[in-house]
Amino acid sequence: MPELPEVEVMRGYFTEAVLNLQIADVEFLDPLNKVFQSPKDLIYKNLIGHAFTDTHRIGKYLFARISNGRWLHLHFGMTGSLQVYNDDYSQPKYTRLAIHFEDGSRLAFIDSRKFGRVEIVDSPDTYQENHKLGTDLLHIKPADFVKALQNRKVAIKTALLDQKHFAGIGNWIADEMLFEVGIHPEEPCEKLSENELKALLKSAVEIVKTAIREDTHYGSFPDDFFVNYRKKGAIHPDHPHSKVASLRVGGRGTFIVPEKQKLKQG
DNA sequence: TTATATGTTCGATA
DNA sequence: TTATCGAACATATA
Repeated sequence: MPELPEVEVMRGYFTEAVLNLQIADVEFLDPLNKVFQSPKDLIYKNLIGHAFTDTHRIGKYLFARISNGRWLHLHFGMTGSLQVYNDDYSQPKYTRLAIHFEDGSRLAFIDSRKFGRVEIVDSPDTYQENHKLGTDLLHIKPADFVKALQNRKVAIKTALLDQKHFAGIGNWIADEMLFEVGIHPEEPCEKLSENELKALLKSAVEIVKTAIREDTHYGSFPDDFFVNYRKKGAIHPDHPHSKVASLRVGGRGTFIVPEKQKLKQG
């Protein structure tokens, strides 16, 4: 479940569970090496005998500093997650990378669908630069957010999912913020006012902070969060007469409350 | 069997 | 050249 809040929660988990433990072994469990963006021996060489000394996150991208000065970069794709376990028998299904520590604990990078990525990089900064990754959503200034979106013709939702200018928004958060502000996902960016764009950022930050506070446990999200009703035909309590409708925007499944989210005229 | 899934990238097209 | 669009990636589940 990896959008910004999920990755931030995993960063905290990583930090608490394995920081400063010496790495005793590394297992690679993806025979076709789809998730390993660096050669396996390079990953192995950089991890073995070292420890993680720090963590960092930019949008949905997680970085762990290795005691040799380099960084392990983890991206979770659609289905990635982390889990600590203790022995071969309890290794989670779909573990792709397993890092064993001196105290016997192990960290699994789990990813059934294999859209996730693992690699050794020089630093979060250089990665961000080389991959044209935008500013983390929690740190972008409203003026820069507006600048990144105004005067473009693309659908607002498509632009929100683009990680190039600001990073961290994924499919459910995009739907959530567009619902809150009352904007149709297919509205061209150029038709939105500066105030509407600023409202979107404010909404996004609130959503993300709430999700992090609740450890991204959906069951404990506020009852009026749209994600609780994000399926065709559902009824949001604030809109009892407007069933949730589904559409496709930029190739992604999209849900709206038609009564609240209407395209502007002209 | 078909459709969908919380993401990113790359090639084609305008 | 820049902006946008759609397919592709690999696998599970309903």
